[in-house]
Amino acid sequence: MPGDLLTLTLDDQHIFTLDHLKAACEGCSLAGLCLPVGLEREEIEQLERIVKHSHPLHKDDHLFQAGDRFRSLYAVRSGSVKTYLPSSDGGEQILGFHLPGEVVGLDAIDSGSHTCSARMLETSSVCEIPFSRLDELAETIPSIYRQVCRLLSKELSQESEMLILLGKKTADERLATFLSCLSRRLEKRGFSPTEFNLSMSRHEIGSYLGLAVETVSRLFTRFQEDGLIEVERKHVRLLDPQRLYDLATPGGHSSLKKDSSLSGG
Amino acid sequence: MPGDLLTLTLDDQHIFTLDHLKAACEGCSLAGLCLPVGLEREEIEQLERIVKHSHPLHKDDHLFQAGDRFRSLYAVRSGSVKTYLPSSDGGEQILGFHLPGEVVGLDAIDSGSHTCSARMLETSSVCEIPFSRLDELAETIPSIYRQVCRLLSKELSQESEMLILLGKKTADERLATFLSCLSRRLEKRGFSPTEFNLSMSRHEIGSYLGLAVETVSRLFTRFQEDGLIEVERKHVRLLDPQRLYDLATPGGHSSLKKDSSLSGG
DNA sequence: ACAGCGAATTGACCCAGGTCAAATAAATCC
DNA sequence: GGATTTATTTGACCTGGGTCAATTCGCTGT
Repeated sequence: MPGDLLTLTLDDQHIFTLDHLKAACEGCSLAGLCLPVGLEREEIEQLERIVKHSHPLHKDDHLFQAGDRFRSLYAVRSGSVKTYLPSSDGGEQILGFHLPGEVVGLDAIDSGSHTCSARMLETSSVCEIPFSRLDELAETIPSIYRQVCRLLSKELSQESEMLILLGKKTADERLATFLSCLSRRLEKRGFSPTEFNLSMSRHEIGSYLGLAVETVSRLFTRFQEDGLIEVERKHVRLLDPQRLYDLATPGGHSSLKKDSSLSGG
Repeated sequence: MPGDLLTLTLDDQHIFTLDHLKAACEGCSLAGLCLPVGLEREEIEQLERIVKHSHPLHKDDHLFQAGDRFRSLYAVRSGSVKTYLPSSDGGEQILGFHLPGEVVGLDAIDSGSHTCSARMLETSSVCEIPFSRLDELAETIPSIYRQVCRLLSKELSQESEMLILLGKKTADERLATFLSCLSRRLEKRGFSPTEFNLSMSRHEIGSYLGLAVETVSRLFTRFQEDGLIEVERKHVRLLDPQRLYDLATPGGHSSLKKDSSLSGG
């Protein structure tokens, strides 16, 4: 099996195989993270009737581009996707990296056309959810829109964390935050939280974190020297997740009790 | 009339008076920016039946605090509101400034509790929209949730702009962006786009833009020296909105030529 | 009016991280 | 395989803007 197609390393097993690609929402291991959250069994069946399961897309394939008319939401099923804003000089500002179970395209609901571009970071499979169909479905299942709101709301709170990162954090804190968050997100999806492959380039990490490529590279080296991580090319192993987390949250978030299932890993 | 209560300068007239504070959504001049967008006349009437019009709140009054249980959305009717994330050291990261017609609290829909705090920047009036009532209303008016999605989606795209600002832009570009955007937003609400009062402190502007207070202060001074703006304390007049806009969008959108020398005056 | 205090401005200094440049290391193409 | 291109690393240097400190401005309350 071409294990390198899946850049994300699995815990001793491969969850996603071609057999599973056709699986319906109901049996999807990601349902708990995706649109079906909170829907009844029968409602999920209705939902999956409108979802298109496209064949795998390849690295650099576009899901949509900024300015495209808004037709569908897309749920990442396997692999990973980046969203970015292209700039006139050919550069791009990375907005986010999206893992299995996450829905992209939500930003286009308001204006009716995509405000950012989305493309594959690696060979991935994606479920397409035609929005007009979803809108129709919402007539009979009001929970649909409620769930879309949830997804949007969650994304909004996450963006706030990014504003803190970009507004206040130092370079070290930014990379530590990035690795720590990625670890947590991978764990939620059944991947190893301490060992994984980065599907994005150093340049893309830099753009996402508001840092120069060189800084990102230097930090990886320094983190390794400090015994925080072990890194070789795309492969990363977190040697001291707790210290990484502490480094990511200077001062810590006061009295805010967040569900920190992070340390229990 | 205590004109100084309304920090935002009006075009030769005062739109918001006490009489209007009780006015219903339908007659509200902000309906076009607020939740009622896209609703039928009768639907708006139903909506306004659940909206609570509280008496004016004062500077520094809290609308909600991070961690509070999510009960309501709030629509700014007059004045202005800041949202921010408090940090353990007593400091705060400003997330946004909210003008009349804008809805705050949307970030709490997912988790059920507020992820940020919101307080008045000046004496303001705010419409409270109990979310459970809104949820009930959505059973009969599906468009409600559709509109909430729109608001969320719009906010999400706007956040993307902030990511660019914080990730890529220089200090000058940030302040120029801030002033330019504020101008556009005020204009949409019927205020003068070239002359207004800032209801937030330099410190808050700095936090929002990821800059130190001192830098913000120096930039105001320099912008004034360069003939871009006229500023005295909280009062600002944009002398060259176009140049300010150009400065805000470096590289601009493709075919925009820009060689307006800032220093050549 | 005046004292007291926080907000804003201004100056002096410094450093985190950007930029430039060069050396490797991988990936891609004949 | 070997050549070309592209990504990453590493070093040397420099600057934008942060930090610290001192003033001044403009509120507030008495």
